[in-house]
Amino acid sequence: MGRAPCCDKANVKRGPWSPEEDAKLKSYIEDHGTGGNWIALPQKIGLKRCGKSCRLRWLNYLRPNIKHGGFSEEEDNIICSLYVNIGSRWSIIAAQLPGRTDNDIKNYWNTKLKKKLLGKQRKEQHAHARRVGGLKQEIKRESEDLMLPVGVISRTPCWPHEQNSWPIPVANACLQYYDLNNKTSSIVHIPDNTVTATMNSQYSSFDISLTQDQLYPSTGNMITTDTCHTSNVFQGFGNFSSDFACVNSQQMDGSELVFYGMESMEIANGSTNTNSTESTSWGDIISSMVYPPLVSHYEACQQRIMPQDVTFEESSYFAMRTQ
DNA sequence: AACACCTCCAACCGCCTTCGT
DNA sequence: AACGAAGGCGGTTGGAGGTGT
Repeated sequence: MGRAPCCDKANVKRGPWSPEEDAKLKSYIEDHGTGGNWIALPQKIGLKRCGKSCRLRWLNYLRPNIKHGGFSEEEDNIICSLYVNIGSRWSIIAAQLPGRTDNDIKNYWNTKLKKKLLGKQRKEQHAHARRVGGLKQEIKRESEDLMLPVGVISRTPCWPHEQNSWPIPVANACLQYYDLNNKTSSIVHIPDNTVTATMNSQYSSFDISLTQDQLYPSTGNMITTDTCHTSNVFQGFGNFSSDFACVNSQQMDGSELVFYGMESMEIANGSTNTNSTESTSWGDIISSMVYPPLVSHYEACQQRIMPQDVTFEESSYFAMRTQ
């Protein structure tokens, strides 16, 4: 049994709002405010509507300074970046875009932006596949002898992929801490190749192990021991090579810790600054974030965590949100 | 012209959280 | 502390309008 309905459904009007209803609601709220009680509001105005319906109509359509449609490129980027980082928390995303409602952004994402992004992503993936070719096989062969760095504290014994895993140094790694209450974030850059991703060929997954120093820097950063993840191991999906990887981790206090990084090409060709690490500015990193790596072994992922009806294309977004 | 299919978005639903008593 | 009411939120739906055949 669910909870009782908030109003008598037999006696309330449903469906699209008429201009008369809009005018009544708008004029009343502009004159008297909501009175802090949406449920009682329709009775006061003489509307045969559910209080929740009035609230929604006001918030999404009638209140002043609402913008509809015509999302700019900048707004697209903000939405994409936030979606990659915090998922479908539309109210938080909407709070970053003045005049936009969570409903509008949600609809825009579901109908247009997601498709636009997937189109771009496929293009990038195609170009990348041509560029890199068989490099990944070479990386795997040459890196099998590498040791995990000293200071790795623990591993999360989640997935049985020890049989098919190998460690890869990570470049351009950084941790971003989101304080969702204060809407602030801070970034800590981690020196190249001091962190290693343990790749799993079978499931296209990876673990990132971090030392205490990396996770809790003594630089006056916002990350503190009581807000951080209990484990020092982050886990994610995707082909790391040359793409950008990102792993979210929900914290105990509701804030989030996000790891970003690229696979370093150092082990493949012996130099320290090559094609995979050429983008080093945070602006580049942020723009990379909106093109998350595709999950190449979809079936394996689906078996473990995917909803049964998710499509191959959607799986990349799902993977980004999995922690 | 008629029909099928697709896209978009306003509105609804129900769960979870917050607030007041 | 416990409870119920209301608010807030994200997922989903239904229908209007557009497009293709």
